[in-house]
Amino acid sequence: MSTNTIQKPRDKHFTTILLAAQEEFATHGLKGARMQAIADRAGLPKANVHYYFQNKVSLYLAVLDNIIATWDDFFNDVSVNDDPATALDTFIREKVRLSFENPTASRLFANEILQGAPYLSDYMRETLRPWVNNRAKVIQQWIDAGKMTATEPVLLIFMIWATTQHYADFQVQVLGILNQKEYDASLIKQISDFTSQTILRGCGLEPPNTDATGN
Amino acid sequence: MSTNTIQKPRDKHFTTILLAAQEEFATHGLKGARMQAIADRAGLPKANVHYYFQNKVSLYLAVLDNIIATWDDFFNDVSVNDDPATALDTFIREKVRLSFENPTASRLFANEILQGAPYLSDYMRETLRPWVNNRAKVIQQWIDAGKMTATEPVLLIFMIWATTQHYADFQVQVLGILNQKEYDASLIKQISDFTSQTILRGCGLEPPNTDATGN
DNA sequence: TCAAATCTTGACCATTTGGACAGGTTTTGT
DNA sequence: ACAAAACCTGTCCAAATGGTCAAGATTTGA
Repeated sequence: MSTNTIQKPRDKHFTTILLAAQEEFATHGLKGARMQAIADRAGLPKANVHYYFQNKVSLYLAVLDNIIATWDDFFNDVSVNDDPATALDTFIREKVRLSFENPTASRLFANEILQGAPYLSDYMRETLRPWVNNRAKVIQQWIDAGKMTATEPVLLIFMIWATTQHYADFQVQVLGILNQKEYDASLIKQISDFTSQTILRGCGLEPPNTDATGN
Repeated sequence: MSTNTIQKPRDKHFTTILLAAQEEFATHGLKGARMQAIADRAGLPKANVHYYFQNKVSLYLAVLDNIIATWDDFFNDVSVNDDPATALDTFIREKVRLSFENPTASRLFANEILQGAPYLSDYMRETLRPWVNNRAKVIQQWIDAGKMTATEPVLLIFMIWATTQHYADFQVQVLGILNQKEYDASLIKQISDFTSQTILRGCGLEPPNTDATGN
């Protein structure tokens, strides 16, 4: 749908603008974002932004595409033969890590969904829904094999998404309540452990050993 | 901070505008919202909106205040003496219910937080943070009394918030993946049960009987 | 070396947007 | 009944905003 928007990144400015736009769109959404604000974030004149991206929507689509292209989910490769506890534990920790590593991407998506996902309906129908159904099947097989408590697999995936993304999307609230300036390593560790352990236990699984090395 | 914005609701239009604004702000955020769009949703001329609310920000604040005033959390009244399983179960189900009953409010808050909570920092510091810390203490007492598994109470609250709000904030995504037009009663029941059971189990609690009446 | 291709940007424009306002209508209190 | 208060809205305006453009600077390739 927007293959024309991502072309050879002629130079560094292309990427600079893409990142600046990602931040602006993440905090203000498509309508709320201002081209001038994007230009300012990028440290470039507005006209220069328009040299690389025809208009606001195409820039927005380019940012979306760029983020989606980055995603390569670990959980893709999991199959029935894998141990559910290990697989889910890794999946959750990976998602938590992503939330802290690239919160902007998470927030941008949150904004898009809040607005009714007008530019992601294709992606959701053609990519995300099949992915979820496919992964849900694997979880169901684990359940059928008696390896974990019977639950609705799709809702389990939602729960993992919700809980992990929360730390990116609601960063301000979380830090505000915890009375912290930023996420530090020990907090991230604590969140990872808590989330994995609680959800696994909730599925009737024994959480893998928390690796206590380092700290 | 905005006591001047909520005055005696002189007539029905006041409320109409407030609700229309809530929807518009919920989907587009403060910057993205258009006064004309709010007027259209309310079925009133724009000038009439400006008769009741001086400007966009004061309308936004009025909507925020209005939502906050509505909230009366069941979990407020819980104390150590209560049974944690019952209390948490009720808390979770109440939150799920709220998500389906008034998703717009949830989305509006999500938007505000995504934008860095510029108009909620006071509320968060003076109301929300104390509330969380206070409730966390109760949970901690349950843990100390050996009634539930040791976890970080604040993170547990985050998890409950995240999971329940997810169904309001990401409604489009959830319905898209489930391939449904809207939330129906049986789905809501399933979500409530799953969420409560999984989290309670995750806390080492026995979920209360799922009431199987009706269906 | 030098011309073509690519990039940069100040100045500009059309439209949208938040908001003001004056004159009219309806409601309220007595 | 009637004046004061409250309400309604068409019209207008200044500022903000997305986007254009042409002229100049820089890079590229042969």
